Amino acid sequence: MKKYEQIVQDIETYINTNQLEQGTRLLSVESYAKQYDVSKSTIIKALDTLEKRGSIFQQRGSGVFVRKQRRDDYINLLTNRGFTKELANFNITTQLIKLEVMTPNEEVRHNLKLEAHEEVYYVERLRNIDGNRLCIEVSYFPKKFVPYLNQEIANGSIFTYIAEALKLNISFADAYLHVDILSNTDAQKLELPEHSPALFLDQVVYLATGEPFDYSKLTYNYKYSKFFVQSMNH
Amino acid sequence: MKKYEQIVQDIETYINTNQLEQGTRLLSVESYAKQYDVSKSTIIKALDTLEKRGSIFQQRGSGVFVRKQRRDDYINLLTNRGFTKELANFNITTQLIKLEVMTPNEEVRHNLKLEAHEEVYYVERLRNIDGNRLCIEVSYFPKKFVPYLNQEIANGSIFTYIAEALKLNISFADAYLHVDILSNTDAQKLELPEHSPALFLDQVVYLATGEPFDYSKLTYNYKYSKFFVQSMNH
DNA sequence: GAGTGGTCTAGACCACATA
DNA sequence: ATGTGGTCTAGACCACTCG
Repeated sequence: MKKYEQIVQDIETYINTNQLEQGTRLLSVESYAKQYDVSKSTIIKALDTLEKRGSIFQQRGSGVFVRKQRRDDYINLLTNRGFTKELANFNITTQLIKLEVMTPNEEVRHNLKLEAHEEVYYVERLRNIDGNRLCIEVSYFPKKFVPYLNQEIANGSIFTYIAEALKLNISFADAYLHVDILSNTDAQKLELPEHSPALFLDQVVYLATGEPFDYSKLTYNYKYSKFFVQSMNH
Repeated sequence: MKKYEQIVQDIETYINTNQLEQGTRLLSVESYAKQYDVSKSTIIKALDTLEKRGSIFQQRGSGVFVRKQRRDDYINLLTNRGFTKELANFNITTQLIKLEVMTPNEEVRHNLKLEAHEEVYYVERLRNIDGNRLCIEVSYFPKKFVPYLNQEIANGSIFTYIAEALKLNISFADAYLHVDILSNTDAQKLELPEHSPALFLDQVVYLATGEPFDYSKLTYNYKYSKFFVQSMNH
């Protein structure tokens, strides 16, 4: 493990175990450098990482301070990559509805940058949160990246499988959101009245090479579709 | 202007004016260092900044590549700080509905960390996009940070006023989203049928000191509430 | 193996906040 | 005036990709 990663982890643990309030001042850059016997730049790298994650904020001339997200039943849009990790503190269950190899339509091809003949795995799943319908998830994985997928894998975390078994390097994602009325079939699947609203999230996930390897369309039950995003001004 | 900021700007301009495709390879770190006659670290700092903004991605051992957002009628949730800058390419107009000094309720006090007696400016505005109702915006600014506000300012960009005239240092923001059905009065304001869905965005914006200075509640017309978020895995 | 990005150093100097 | 974070350097060495 890299030095700065260890420091990031230590500080994060320190904040959590001591349940520090937003605005609590941490040690100075120099103090941390001495404490860990590393150069100032390494501390700065660690602090920048924590700032990117929304764990702290830094104020020039003044110090390093704790930043806290306060509504914790909200899904973090920035770290949301599947549910297995993100909503670990909730009871999320998965129901596999369909798993097959198919030739995708134009929309999917465009988002995954596929040629007309290329095949994909189609996965349709239902996510439940504490026994209630959370969302419908429809995913497409090009066969050229994910040559094999079975029911057992699809019942668990496909992302973990892709990262660990296939050793693919997941790098970045684009997420698009909009709101609309549910179709009747989707309302039924989510156990909601007809014409209920829903949040639609389209997501394209890319490998380190820049190639898209997952296009997913999620339809959220509006009752549980609570998201948050933390941003910095610089 | 700092060296790395200049480089960020140059590269961003280069990508835009040449309309480079996603995946286009840029120069190597070393080449840029030579070209600008700066150290490698300065280039890395510039590239990290671009990566944070979602303009590029870097692959160790391979190079630096262009990253592009492809659906451009979507509002970037990460840079969204008011509309004046964000949706510059659309025709956004503002209608001031109400502007007054008041003592806020518990919800607002909590989000702005105010004592019971502290007063705020209450601003209610309607945003239109190309002549159509985009959203209702209700904002609260503590008087201790924003001692004066008038109709003229509220008709323009309050954020620009706060940053430039009051010289307050806007630093970071937390945004919370959820979906629900519009109230009848809100549906009327947005010129939508009763029981239309809507996206609700609550936003707390903080100064560099970590003090919250704005709590805003936005109610989006679902027809125009399209958002996107770009994220990195590290 | 050559070339690429990433980590890390030790230190100079700058910009800013606070008292 | 002091202490804080931020910029920048020159260079060593590491980790990864790809031909």
